[in-house]
Amino acid sequence: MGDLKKIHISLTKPDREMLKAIYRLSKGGGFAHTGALADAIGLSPGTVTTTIKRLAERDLLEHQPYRGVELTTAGRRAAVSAIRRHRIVERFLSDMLGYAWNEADRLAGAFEHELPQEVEERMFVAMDRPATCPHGFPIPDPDVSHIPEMPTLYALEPGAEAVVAVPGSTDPEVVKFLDAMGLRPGVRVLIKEKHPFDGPLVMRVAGQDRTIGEKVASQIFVRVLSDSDDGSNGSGKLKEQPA
Amino acid sequence: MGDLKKIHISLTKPDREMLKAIYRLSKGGGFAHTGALADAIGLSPGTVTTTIKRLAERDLLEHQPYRGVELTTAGRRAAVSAIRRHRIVERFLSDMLGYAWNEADRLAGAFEHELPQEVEERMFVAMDRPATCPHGFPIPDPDVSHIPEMPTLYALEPGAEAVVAVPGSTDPEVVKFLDAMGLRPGVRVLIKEKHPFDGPLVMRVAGQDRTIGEKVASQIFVRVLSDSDDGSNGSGKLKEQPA
DNA sequence: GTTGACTTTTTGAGTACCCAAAACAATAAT
DNA sequence: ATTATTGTTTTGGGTACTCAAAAAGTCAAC
Repeated sequence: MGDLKKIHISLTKPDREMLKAIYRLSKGGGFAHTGALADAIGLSPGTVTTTIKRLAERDLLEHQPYRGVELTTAGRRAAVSAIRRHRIVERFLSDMLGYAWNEADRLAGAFEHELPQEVEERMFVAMDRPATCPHGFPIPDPDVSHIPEMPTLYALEPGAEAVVAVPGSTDPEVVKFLDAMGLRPGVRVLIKEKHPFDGPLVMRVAGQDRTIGEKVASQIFVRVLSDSDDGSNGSGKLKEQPA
Repeated sequence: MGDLKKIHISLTKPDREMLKAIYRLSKGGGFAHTGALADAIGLSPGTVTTTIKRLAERDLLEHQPYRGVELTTAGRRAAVSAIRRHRIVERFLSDMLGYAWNEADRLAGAFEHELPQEVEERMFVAMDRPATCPHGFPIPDPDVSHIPEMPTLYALEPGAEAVVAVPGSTDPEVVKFLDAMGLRPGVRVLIKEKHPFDGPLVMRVAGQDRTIGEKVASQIFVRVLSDSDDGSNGSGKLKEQPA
């Protein structure tokens, strides 16, 4: 409703990181707690508290002392815009400079904050408006306050088809394992069986049957394919979908 | 060519800007003065003094109170490396994102400071190691402490051939005029006559004879061409020159 | 319901950064 | 040579950012 005027808020690096972390930790709804934020960003709890208070004064979040924080709509919009920028920069590093998808995450964090929003937008169009970051997560539209949730691989039922996305924070050992299985960002999978009681999952990846356990399958996010979808979003580009 | 271990000094944004400004203001040799630095960077004189003292403690420059500052070799190397980064980022904005050469300067300054040196290097190779920035000034090698001087257009004698370079700080009106004359960065000129007593300069630009006054000609820098040179450095790319 | 464990906030301390204005040094003018 | 001008440095004041450690609050266990 009241986006009276879209005054583009200027945020500092710690502010942005904070908003992103809060968004991540509270996307299920509910509060993000100081301690969790502290080790998500790598700051001391005291620093988190003061940063939070600064942001609360700008109405980007609500702080219930000793209880936690919750983003306001403006805060959520700012967080999503920070995430958008991060993912665009990741794509740039991967598409235009040839970095591997797991390196892009690290490097993007280093300079995304100072990047003029204007340049971010040009990067985006220069890459033909990619739909996802190199990890396979969607690049949200500007000025939205929500990014669609993605289920994990293990949440799928047999018969479902999906495109995989692997978080940047994934343990390198796990990444190596996934790579050997062909489970890279953007790859298309078809679920064949799921054994009961948290049992393993059988699926078809790149023409081969693969079995993975619940532990790993729950760490992989997916975009479920509708019938008309061809899965090209993950690694390629996509401008608009036919109605 | 050993990119072995360069103890890369970590400099903050104001520090880098300061070093760049000092280099610029003292490249003829001699001192840079506080006041000149203050309005070159847009800081108050007091701030300049404190910044200078911080840099002096790191042995990047020598400060003679009330007299001025002079870069040490380490300081000059740091300054050149900052300039190198600036010019690479400018080229990136111009070549890969399509910004005009006079816009690139402004935007580069905004985010060059946080750019990991690693990414800077990749940009450089991704653009096939360009020889100059979009303004026509050379991109120096890493770890050198000096950038070759360029004469101004007005310093040339009849018969000389050169490639033009236009500073980013040039007055927009002048830029418009130069553009109408075809005097863009990278363009090749041949000097035909120079009238005495600071009189006008006649030259051949893109197949046409042009005459400009001393005032303007003294603001344009040039790279003088040797006989074998073809002048393609300015707007195009160049890896290495045949011996 | 008091105790103890845990978390969060506050406090104290330090750096980097900035400015305006007072104090100071060097130079130019009389 | 004293004064005035100019330029530089210092001082005092402010914000943002960080931490470690002290104080305060919450909650669960006894």
